Amino acid sequence: MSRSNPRVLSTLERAGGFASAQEVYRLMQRDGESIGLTTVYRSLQSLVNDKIVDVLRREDGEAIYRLCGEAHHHHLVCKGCGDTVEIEGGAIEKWAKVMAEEHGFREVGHTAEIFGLCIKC
Amino acid sequence: MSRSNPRVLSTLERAGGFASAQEVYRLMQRDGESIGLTTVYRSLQSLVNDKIVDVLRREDGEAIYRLCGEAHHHHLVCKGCGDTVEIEGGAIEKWAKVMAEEHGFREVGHTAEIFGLCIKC
DNA sequence: AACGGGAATGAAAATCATTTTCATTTGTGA
DNA sequence: TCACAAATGAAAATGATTTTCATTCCCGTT
Repeated sequence: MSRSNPRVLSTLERAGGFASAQEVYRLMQRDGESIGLTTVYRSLQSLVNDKIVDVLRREDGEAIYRLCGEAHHHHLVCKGCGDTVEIEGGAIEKWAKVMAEEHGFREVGHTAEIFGLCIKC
Repeated sequence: MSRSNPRVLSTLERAGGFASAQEVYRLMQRDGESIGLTTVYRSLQSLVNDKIVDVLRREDGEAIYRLCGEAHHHHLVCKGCGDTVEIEGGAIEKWAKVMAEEHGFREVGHTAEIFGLCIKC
């Protein structure tokens, strides 16, 4: 098994600690870095194995990779223009924790998004 | 837009109210029902539009369809066995409302899922 | 009963993310 | 320098899902 290419990790960091494999690849291309898509996938998997990043899923099923320990936040997305606001989710963290404990779940993560129409739309 | 084929819904029910499109298709084949994969996908999508089933994602990204009650609720899903518990989310409702108001959003909805490993896994 | 049009169907092709294969390149220790 | 393991990436394979498009089915109207 291969080790992670360090440029992949630093690109993921630059992306705000949150991106899909395809996006990391495109970002690196845009910056003129020479790397293959395969290597991006392999590096991200390796980072997941090493618990340096973790994986979530977009609604369309695409895997998104996120730096662990990164302050995790949630999104408020406008259905009209797509504008996104990062919001704080302390209430959610607590809720997830309580619910998980209540049902004996371990190693829990969660997703939470709010969507609606922003002022402009 | 097409309406759902009723046999798809009853198959999903028989499957324990929880299955992927491919699984529903295989189940119907096994029972000697003549149906195309395309129709299974279309029917499931239509059921989702009608809020009769909702969609989650397996860890590998495959979409799983699941019958849901009318009451708005959230899910606690086991990453290991797929077991799902419906949980109450009063805290989330309030959080979503507050956050939306704070940023001037209208007509807000939200999604929230918790995932982890259940006691058995 | 025959007709016509819209909805439903499904086979096959297209898409897209992800994985696998495999030949080549690179790095490192002997 | 030599040899060998690890890393790389292009191309092919995979698998779920969507799209295309021609055909079939349904239903109300002549």
